[in-house]
Amino acid sequence: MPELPEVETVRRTLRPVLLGRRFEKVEVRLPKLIRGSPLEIVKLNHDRICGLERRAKILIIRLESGRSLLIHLKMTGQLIHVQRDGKLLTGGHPIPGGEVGLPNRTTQAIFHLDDGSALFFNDVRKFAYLRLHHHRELQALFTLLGPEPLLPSFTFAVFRSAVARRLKSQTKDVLLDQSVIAGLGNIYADEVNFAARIHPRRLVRSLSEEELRAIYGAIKRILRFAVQKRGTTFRHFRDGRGAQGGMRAYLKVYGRSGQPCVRCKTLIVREKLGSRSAHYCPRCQTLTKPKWAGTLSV
DNA sequence: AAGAAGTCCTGGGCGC
DNA sequence: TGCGCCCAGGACTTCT
Repeated sequence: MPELPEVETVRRTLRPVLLGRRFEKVEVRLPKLIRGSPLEIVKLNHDRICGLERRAKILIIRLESGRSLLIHLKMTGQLIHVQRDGKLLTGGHPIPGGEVGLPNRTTQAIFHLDDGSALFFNDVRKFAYLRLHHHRELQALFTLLGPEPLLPSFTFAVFRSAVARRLKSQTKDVLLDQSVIAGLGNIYADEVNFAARIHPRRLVRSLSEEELRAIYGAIKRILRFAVQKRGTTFRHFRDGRGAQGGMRAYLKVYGRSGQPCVRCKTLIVREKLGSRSAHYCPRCQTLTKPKWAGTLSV
């Protein structure tokens, strides 16, 4: 489940090894992973990589020709760089969980680069995709996405007007809606609600100004911290060097059902909410609006 | 028109 | 040990 921190971690680990490299040959083992016109991907050959960017959970490999390769890892996608000698870029030190044995049966595409190294695209569940676009198309494409929560432009006013479109929805649904805020997934949405002490089923219109500010602050704080910890690995997530993330040990609710809340020792609950599971503390995440609070005025 | 539900996909965990 | 069932979830599509 690569969310914003995981995709950002992949970007940061791949950037130094991919910048300036040319694609020599692209092997596609699972044709359906190429969205749009599959034959287009051949055009990658001999194109030089001039940038690695990210928008929401989408990784963008910018090419000198004016095209961009968009990659969405969805749930189990991995993008791992392997050196010419077949070794991971470990800097001489073993990486925990870095033994990936590439290529393996989950390898759906291999990008051979001009220095003899290769970029392996793995995906167990086959939901991830690649798509080739022209740079100029991206802006229009990304207008469907909400604000980037780690940019300075993501102010409280921006957040407030974004959620105001969804007053009748449950808080967690809104946090997961990529057109409201771009980059949160199930793990960090649960963590944000816990930090802000908001029950995942609380309706947006019942949130007080203070509660909304608490959610806003938690989004920025938690995502920044998760990027610093190089993302969360439950099973599949690996960074661009094949290493696991270090954020799991810091999660307070996700994956902790049946364990005591770090604040009040009440057991963390896992509950079906729509088609997702929500993890929360039934005691310190309030389902009803505190008496002292007003409603969100917009 | 917003919101809910169905869809894709496979490994792993569970009960029996 | 083995079989079958169910679950995990991002984002798109389809339905109400």
